[in-house]
Amino acid sequence: MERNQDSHATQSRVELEAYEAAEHILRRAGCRPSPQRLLVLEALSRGDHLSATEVLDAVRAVYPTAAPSTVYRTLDALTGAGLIRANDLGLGRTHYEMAAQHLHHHAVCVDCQTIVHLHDDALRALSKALAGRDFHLADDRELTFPGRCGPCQSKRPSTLEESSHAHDESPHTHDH
Amino acid sequence: MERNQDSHATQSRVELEAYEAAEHILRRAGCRPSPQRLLVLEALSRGDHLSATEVLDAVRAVYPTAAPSTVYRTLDALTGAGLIRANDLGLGRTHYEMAAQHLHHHAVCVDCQTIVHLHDDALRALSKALAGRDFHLADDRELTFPGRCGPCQSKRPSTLEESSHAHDESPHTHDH
DNA sequence: ATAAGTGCAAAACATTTGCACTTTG
DNA sequence: CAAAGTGCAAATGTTTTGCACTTAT
Repeated sequence: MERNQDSHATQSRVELEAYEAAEHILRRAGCRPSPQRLLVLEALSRGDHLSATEVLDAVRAVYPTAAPSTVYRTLDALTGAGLIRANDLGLGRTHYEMAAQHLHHHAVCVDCQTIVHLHDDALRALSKALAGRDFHLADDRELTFPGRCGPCQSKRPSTLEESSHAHDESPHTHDH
Repeated sequence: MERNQDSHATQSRVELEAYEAAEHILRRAGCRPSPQRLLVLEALSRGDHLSATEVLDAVRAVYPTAAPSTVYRTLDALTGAGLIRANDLGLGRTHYEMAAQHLHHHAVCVDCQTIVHLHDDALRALSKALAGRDFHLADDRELTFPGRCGPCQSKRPSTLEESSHAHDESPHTHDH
């Protein structure tokens, strides 16, 4: 499996560099830079918080015989190596992203699954309160807060039960 | 959350009352009070944040032919009716508890799954910050914060990777 | 009777595992 | 070659669903 779908010199060079960087990164992490692993890394550096299935699809777009188990094992290895970060967004599957991406938290709308990113200091107080109780909030994990985005909050029928859940597979993302 | 563990007239009366209360509660919620549902309710009023499987086991202790689907459907119905609360503790399955139990949050140790309860106001600031971004933190959901409990934090080998995860099925609970 | 609720078996998921085969150092 | 990584298929665990049967109202 090669990189660099030719196109233009500049892009190739950039991609080549990225490729070599990824290779070094993998080696440093004690992993062999297999085509599959490179592709996993590439998929993750493109998208934000992808599920294992989404990563697999991305990998298969280039390397159709890739197996789920390989992707899961790779995802585990890379997480263990601290190269990527695993997030529980409360959506029933794990989402991954490059660890290089600055750590942020997520507010997830329980109605439409919209994700609001928070690079926030509002957790400072919470973190301190927890420390006072001898519990140490993970500083290497992203947190997820369930709630409702503006639109869904408005749509809410005062005191009615939750009726129509959206079952979005790839939730939208609002950055703030 | 005690129930009055001695087995005399008092208990029967209490249980009878509880039973009738549960029946009324179910009816009011638009559910027929079947034996299974009563048992689900009973299991939940005993234990705290039980998984569906744990509820099923409790129900089966009395009513051995109860089916998983019935428990799941009941759990859904009761959640919809606002009678119980569904929590995602980040442990791969949903945990349920009586909605009457005062809402609290959870700090879950990512190493040993110990759960620390938080009936805390430390979220106030966070909630406000989110509202400022047109996201409304759910006031009817319990939050889960990953981190490390005191002991596990101490045990932590400075900068080593995560090695031995505990795979506890029924995590211990520390109340604070 | 009619709608709600149930049991059972099968399906749907995300994820993990066993094992033989292939690649890489 | 030995170790690491892979594919495939089967297994796991949780939860959902289809469907025929039962039970309350």
